[in-house]
Amino acid sequence: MGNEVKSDQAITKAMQLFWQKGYAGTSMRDLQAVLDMRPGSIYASLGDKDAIFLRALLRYREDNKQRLLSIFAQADNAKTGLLNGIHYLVFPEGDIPSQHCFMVKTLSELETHSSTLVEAAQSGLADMRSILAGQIAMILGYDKSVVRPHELAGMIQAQIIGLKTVIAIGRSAKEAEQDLRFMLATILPQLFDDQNNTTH
Amino acid sequence: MGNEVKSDQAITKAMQLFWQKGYAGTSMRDLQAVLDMRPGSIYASLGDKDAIFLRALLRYREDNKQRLLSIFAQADNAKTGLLNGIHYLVFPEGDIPSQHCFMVKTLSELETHSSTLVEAAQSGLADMRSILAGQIAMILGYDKSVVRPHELAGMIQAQIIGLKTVIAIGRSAKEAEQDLRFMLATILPQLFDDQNNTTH
DNA sequence: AAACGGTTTGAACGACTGTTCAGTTGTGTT
DNA sequence: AACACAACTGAACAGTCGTTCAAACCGTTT
Repeated sequence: MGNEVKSDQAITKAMQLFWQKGYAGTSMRDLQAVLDMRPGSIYASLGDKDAIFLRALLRYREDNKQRLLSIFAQADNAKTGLLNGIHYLVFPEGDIPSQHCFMVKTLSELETHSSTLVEAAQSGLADMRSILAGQIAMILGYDKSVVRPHELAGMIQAQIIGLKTVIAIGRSAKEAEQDLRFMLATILPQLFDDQNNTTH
Repeated sequence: MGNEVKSDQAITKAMQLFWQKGYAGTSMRDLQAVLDMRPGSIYASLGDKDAIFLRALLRYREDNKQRLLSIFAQADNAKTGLLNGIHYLVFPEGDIPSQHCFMVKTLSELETHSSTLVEAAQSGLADMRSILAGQIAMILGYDKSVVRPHELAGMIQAQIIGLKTVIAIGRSAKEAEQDLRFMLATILPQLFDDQNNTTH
């Protein structure tokens, strides 16, 4: 097993820990326990706390991006792809360390530190928005619309982030799903012009 | 000057500090510096870190609630009141320690601790939603609608929370305001049936 | 002026923070 | 078997964490 593989797995575990407990809430000793590594090894192979957090954030960012793009690619058409992608963003599959997006959480916690970490979270979220906008542009290519894809992507992104918080307040997944459909139908009615264009 | 007044001012300062730096990011020594008080006095008059944070959160919650209700009350009609209230929630006046709502920030940071603090944030946000729903019910009392006020309030709340994050990513206030108007017009078109029903 | 009850002080506590590094262990080559 | 070199270990560092408490200070009453 190569060292870069071990390092990859370590960053994955670090990501889950930071994602759950936040930057200030996670100590290097928490990290040592989860990684089953001693401080010397961690600093030698992964760097200091900031470097590890940054790597974890970039990993999360890249994972999310690839997952979203592959959902788009696997769908029969652009509309189905967008619907499935949005559904994935609001209701990620599997066990999740936190209800909130790691980038949003980082932005919220470290906002005032204005460090490299905040910029990584900001650009990651901006990237996600562009990806959504690209998919929307594919859909609107067929129809006409006064609102531009990037604007729509921003609104949908805001809705995704807000919905996740509302779920954290106590709203059930089923209710949130109804909210989501209603929102999308009013923002982007073209999505529901055809029937059976989503697997959800 | 009574002690309860001094204590009130201390909680206000504590609120601003916790709101800016979060729970784990704020140390008792930060608090000592901001309050210009020594640890013994703080513990005697305000309690320990958790108690102070809880008091700060409840203060924020109550302040926001009263401000929103007074905006509703001052408006000429229910629609203007709701528009002005939502505008206040997205773009609070004055200098603000954080771009995000303190309750949302607390929920995001302490989510997994599942403590009293999280419950206070959750119930505070649920309370805000009910207040929005009440105002929406006043508006929809005149019109007919298939979607119930509490559902609409949840969507608007999600949109408010999401918009604040999108602003933190870098979207300008002017653009966010356009997003907001578009969102409200599609979710709740009744709001814009009349002209000149908002001061913004 | 003396004694009172209530605040305020700031040094100090043990535990924990991020980080370092001399020493040990492990692997591969000769 | 002897060596070289990278990887790992864990004790230790200086600093900070939340919290406590005996001592000093205060305004009021005798």
